[in-house]
Amino acid sequence: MNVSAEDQLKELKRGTDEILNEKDLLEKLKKAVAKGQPLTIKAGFDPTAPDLHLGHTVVLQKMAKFQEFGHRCIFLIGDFTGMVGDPSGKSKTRPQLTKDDVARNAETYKKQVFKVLDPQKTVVQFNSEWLEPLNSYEFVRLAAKSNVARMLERDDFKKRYHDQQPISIHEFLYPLLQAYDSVAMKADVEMGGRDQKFNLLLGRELMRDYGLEAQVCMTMPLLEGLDGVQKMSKSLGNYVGVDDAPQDMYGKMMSLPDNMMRKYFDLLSSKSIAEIDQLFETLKGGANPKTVKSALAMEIVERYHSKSASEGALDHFERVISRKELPTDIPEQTFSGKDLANAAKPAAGKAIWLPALLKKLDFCASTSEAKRMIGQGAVKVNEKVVTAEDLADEGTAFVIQCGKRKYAKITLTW
RNA sequence: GGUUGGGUUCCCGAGCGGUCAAAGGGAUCAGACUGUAAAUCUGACGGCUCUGCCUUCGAAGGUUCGAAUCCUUCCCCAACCA
Repeated sequence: MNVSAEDQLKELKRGTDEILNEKDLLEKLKKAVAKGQPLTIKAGFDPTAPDLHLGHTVVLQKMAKFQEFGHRCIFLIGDFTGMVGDPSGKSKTRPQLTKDDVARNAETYKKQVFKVLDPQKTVVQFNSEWLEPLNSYEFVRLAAKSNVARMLERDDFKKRYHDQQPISIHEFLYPLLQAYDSVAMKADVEMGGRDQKFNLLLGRELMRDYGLEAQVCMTMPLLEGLDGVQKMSKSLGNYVGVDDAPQDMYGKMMSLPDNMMRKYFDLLSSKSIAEIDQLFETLKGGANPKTVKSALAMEIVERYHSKSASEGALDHFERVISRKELPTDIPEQTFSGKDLANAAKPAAGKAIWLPALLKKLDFCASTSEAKRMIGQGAVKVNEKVVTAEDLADEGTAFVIQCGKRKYAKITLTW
């Protein structure tokens, strides 16, 4: 802990949505530096989504920043609250998870989280540790700390109430339980996405109620997905998962709309602000935005895979997408030519029926779709577009491709 | 418990006896273009060895030459009343 409180604050502030409040944070940092005692940083995760994507890492990276400065980060897995079901940002009541679901999800979660956080410096805790032993008496006492009007201040509750959508009682309890986590952990800072603001603030209040020093709430902006419009989420399919393969990860990053580049850099890159500014400065001089975007894509792939993986992904992208050449690693498959013959209109000699092949390869969901693909010029054999459904004169080995991303090296046996 | 309105292809949503594999939009996929898997434009978008056939409009029955459309029962959802 040899960085001054002021300098820490400066770095920590970067990209944040809100800090409530900054003065308190500075005080805490100063105290930490003076006493050589790290702050306790809390971030809670519902173990409902075992697949982490870049949206989640925004908060994690900020935690990693705290770790860098020597603070103590607690990755809190809301196993107990996960069973309750967080209503944040949801217009509907969430399904409740079973204990088994939660345990299974938590494991996957941990594995992925340590790609960003330093495992040595991270404490993983489960909130069932203190929430489960709460007895009814204590529980009701906790519930008495807030009130319905306060709960209805929360945007999504307000909206649902106004729209006369049901709100279950247990959903009111959720923020309270999350707030109680902060009490139990004596958190100094709680991190979360923008949508967590209400819950974080409740923690701040509740800590005061319990006679503790109130936590600082730090929210991060929600990262829009690759469509540049909606929040990144798995269900919308606009996400980059931390477990995605290098090539996919790179390709997905490159599909990002240009106007989102700066935000992605600010929230995801570990480059300094000065470096990023410099990079964007080159654009004004007429540099190709592609190179800037590629720099970020490379950084991301390298973080979640390796340097060589990022180079491989770049190479693959340039080769296959930019120059439309064949990739270097085409999967090989062998089929019996007889199985692929056109049964209805048998052609002379060794001919196969392409729709059957495309379906067998899983390139198309049905032969109908395969026929459409051929009709649209999406299918190539040995890099030449084919328009006929029957294939006779390519011999027993050829490369087939469907669209831009599906390739196979075929060997036929007769 | 009662009343009313609903359940349509991945999603939203039109259709309300034949011309319906079902408008329109979104998502998706393909082609062109491009620095990109962006934007834009064009096209496809139930299945089937396919000028035809088969399966789909909550479920099961029924009326009819013919039903997503009408009737009956059932299941589910929403709003209102209690």
